[in-house]
Amino acid sequence: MSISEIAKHLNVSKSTVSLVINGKAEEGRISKASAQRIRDYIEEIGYKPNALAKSLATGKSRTIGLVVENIGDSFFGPIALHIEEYLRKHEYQVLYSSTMGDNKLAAEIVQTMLDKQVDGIILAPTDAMGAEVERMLKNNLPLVLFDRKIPNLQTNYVGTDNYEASRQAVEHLLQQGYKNIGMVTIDSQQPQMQDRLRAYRDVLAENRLEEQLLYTSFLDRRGNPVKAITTWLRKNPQIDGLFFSTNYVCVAGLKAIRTLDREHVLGLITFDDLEMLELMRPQISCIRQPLEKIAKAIVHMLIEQLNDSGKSFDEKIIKSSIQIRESSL
Amino acid sequence: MSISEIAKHLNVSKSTVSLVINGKAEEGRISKASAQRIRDYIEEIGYKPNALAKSLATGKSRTIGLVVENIGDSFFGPIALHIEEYLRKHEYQVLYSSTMGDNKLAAEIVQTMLDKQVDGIILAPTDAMGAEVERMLKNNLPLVLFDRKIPNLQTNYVGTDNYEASRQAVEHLLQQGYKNIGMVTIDSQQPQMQDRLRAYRDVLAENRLEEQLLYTSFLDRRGNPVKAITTWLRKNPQIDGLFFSTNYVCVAGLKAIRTLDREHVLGLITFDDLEMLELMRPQISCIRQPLEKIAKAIVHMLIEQLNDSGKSFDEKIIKSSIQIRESSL
DNA sequence: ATCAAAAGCAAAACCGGTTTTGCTATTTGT
DNA sequence: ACAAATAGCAAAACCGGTTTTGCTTTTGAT
Repeated sequence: MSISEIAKHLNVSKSTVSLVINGKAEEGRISKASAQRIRDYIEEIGYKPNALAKSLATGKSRTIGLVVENIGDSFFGPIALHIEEYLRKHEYQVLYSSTMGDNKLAAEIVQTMLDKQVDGIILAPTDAMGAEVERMLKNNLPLVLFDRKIPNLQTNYVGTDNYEASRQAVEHLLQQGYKNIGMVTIDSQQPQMQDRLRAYRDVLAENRLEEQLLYTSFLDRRGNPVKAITTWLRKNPQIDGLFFSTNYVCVAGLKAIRTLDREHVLGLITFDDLEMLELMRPQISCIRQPLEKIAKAIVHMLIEQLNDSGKSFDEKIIKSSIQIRESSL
Repeated sequence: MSISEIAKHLNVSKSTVSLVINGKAEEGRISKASAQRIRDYIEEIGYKPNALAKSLATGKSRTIGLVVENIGDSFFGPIALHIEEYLRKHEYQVLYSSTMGDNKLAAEIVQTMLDKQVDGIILAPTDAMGAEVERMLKNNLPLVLFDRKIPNLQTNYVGTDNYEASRQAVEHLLQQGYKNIGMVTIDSQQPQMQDRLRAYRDVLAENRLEEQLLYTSFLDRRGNPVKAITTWLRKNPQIDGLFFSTNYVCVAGLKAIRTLDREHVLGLITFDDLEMLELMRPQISCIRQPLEKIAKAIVHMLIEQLNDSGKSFDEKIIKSSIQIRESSL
C-alpha cells in the first residue's frame, strides 16, 4: 500500500500524509486531529514506506557498501560482523561483496554499489584500485579504507601497526633462541604485506642474519601453497623458526609442517589470530589484531564523514598485541 | 548526470534515451542514426543509470537479502561467500545481516530488507520466526530457508541430512570402541539441532547405552561454555567419547578438554568441519557439510522462484560426508 | 494520386515517496 | 470593521528512471 492510496482513503493529500509520517506535522501545520487520524490509519494497516522511493527522493539510501577480500575469511568475517553491528546503531544496512583479490571484479563491485547509491563505502582495496578510489574521492563519496591503503593517496584509513607488530614478532623468535628464521608470505604488492615483509627484513639485517623467504600464491588455483612450503622447508632444513604473514598462510604452513612432522623443532608466529591456534600443540604465537576495535574505528570514521562531508581525511592505526604462546622448544 | 540531462543535451526525449540504453531501440523504432548518437554520448560521458530510480520504476531491485546467524562464523561465512558468488552470476547483489540468534533483531532485519524492496530473501531463521516467514509467503516473496526450517511450515528449504549424518557420527564412535559417549549441544529449539540430538539419542537407545548430555548456552554472555563443559567432564570421568553438535560447540569443547589434559582418552567427532581440525593432535573426525554445494542449491532454488513466482515449494537435502580422522586411541 | 501502414520520436503517465508553493478560511491586532 | 497574520491543507514539482500513448512524417501499395 502506497502513500497515495492512504491519502485517497482518508481524503487528504499525499503531502499531508508524508509530513505526518515523518514527524513534521507541526512544521507542516497539520492539525492535531488530522495528524492523529492519519497516524491511526497507518498503524491500523501497518504501512511501511517504500525505502527505494524514499531514497530516491531524499538522496540518502541508508546503505553502506562493504568490500572485503573474502567474507569467509577469519579476519574479514568477524570484522564484517562488527562493522554491521556498529552500522546498525546508526541505522545503516550493509551491501557487501568479496573481491577475492581480483582487481577487475573489485572495480565492478564498487561501480554496482555506486549505481545503487550507497551513502558510503568501506573498502579493503585490491592492489590496483587507485583509479576507482580517486573517482570516489572526487565525487566526495564518504569512504574509509581499511587493512591496506592505496600507496600515494590521501584517504580515510584504519589499519594496524603492521611494521611494528611484525618486528616484535620476529624479535620474539630471536629472543626465544631461534637462529634461522624464515618468513612465508604472499606475493602481493599490498602495503600491509609489504610492511610485514620489511619488518622481517629489517630485524634480520640488524642482527646480521640471513633471510629465508618464500612467496606463495593463493590466487590461482594451480599453485599448491602447502606443497610449495613443504618443498621449501625440505630444501632448507636449517630453518628453525617461521613467521607467517597472514592467517591463511599460517594454515598452509601448519599443514606443511605436519606433513614433515617437524613441528617440534620450529618456533612459530603468525600475523592474525585463529581461534583454534590456542588449541594446537605445540602452541603458535600470533599477532592479534583487535577486530572489534578496528571495526568500531572504521564505522566511527565513516559516520563522521557522512555527517560532515567537508571533513579532512583521517588515519587511525590500531595497535595489535603479541600473543605469546610458548612452543615446547 | 541523469537521463533527462542527456536528453536535453542531444535534443531528444527521455524516452528515446531510455529505450536506446536498454537495448530496445528496435522495438521502440529509434533510427540507427539517433541510437548511435545516443550511445556515443553515453559512452563519452560514462553515464551510469541510477539503480534506485530504475528499481523504483521496474519493481526489481536486483538485490537479495541474506540473513544468517553470524557472518563471522566458519559455517555461515563461507556459505555467504559462495552464495554471493553464485548470485553474482545472475547479477544480483547481497544485502546481508547477522541475527546472532535474536528473534526480535531478526524480525527487524527482515522488515528493513523488505522495505528496501529486495527481490528475494535467503534466510537461516531464528527459532521463532514463523510469523515473519508466513507474511513473506503470503506476499509471494521469493524465499529460501536454509540450515534450519520453521516447524510445520511449507517453504523452500535447503539443508543437510542432520539426522542421518549424526547417526553415522555416533555410530562411528561406537565402532571405534568408545562406550560412554556424551554429546554437547546448545539449548535450542532449532530443528537441525533437534535432529542431531535425536540421532544421538536414538543410536544410544538402540545400543542400550546411557545418555550423557550437556546443553550449553552461547547466547548470553554470562554463561561460560568452556567452564560448563570442563565441570561436566570432570563430574563424568566415565565419558570416553564426545559428539559436538556444531562448530562453535566443538571449539569450546576442545578448549575444555585441553584444560583437563584428557584429550588422549577421548574419541571426538563434531558436526561441521573447521579448517584447523585436521591439524589437531589427536585428530578430530567431523561431519562435513558441502558448503559450496549447499550455496549452489540455495541460489538455484531462489532463482527458480524469481523466474516463476507460481512455482511450488521445493526442498533439497544435501548429504554431508563423514570425515574420519583417526584419534590415536 | 490516394490512402493505409509503418517509421520515428515526443509527450505523458507512472513508480512512491519528499518538499515547496500557493490558496482559502480563520484569527489576531488595531 | 478591516487588514495582516496564521492555520490548514491541496496541488504541484521533483528525484531518475520505464513504458505507453499518440502525433507527424515518410513509405509502400494500388
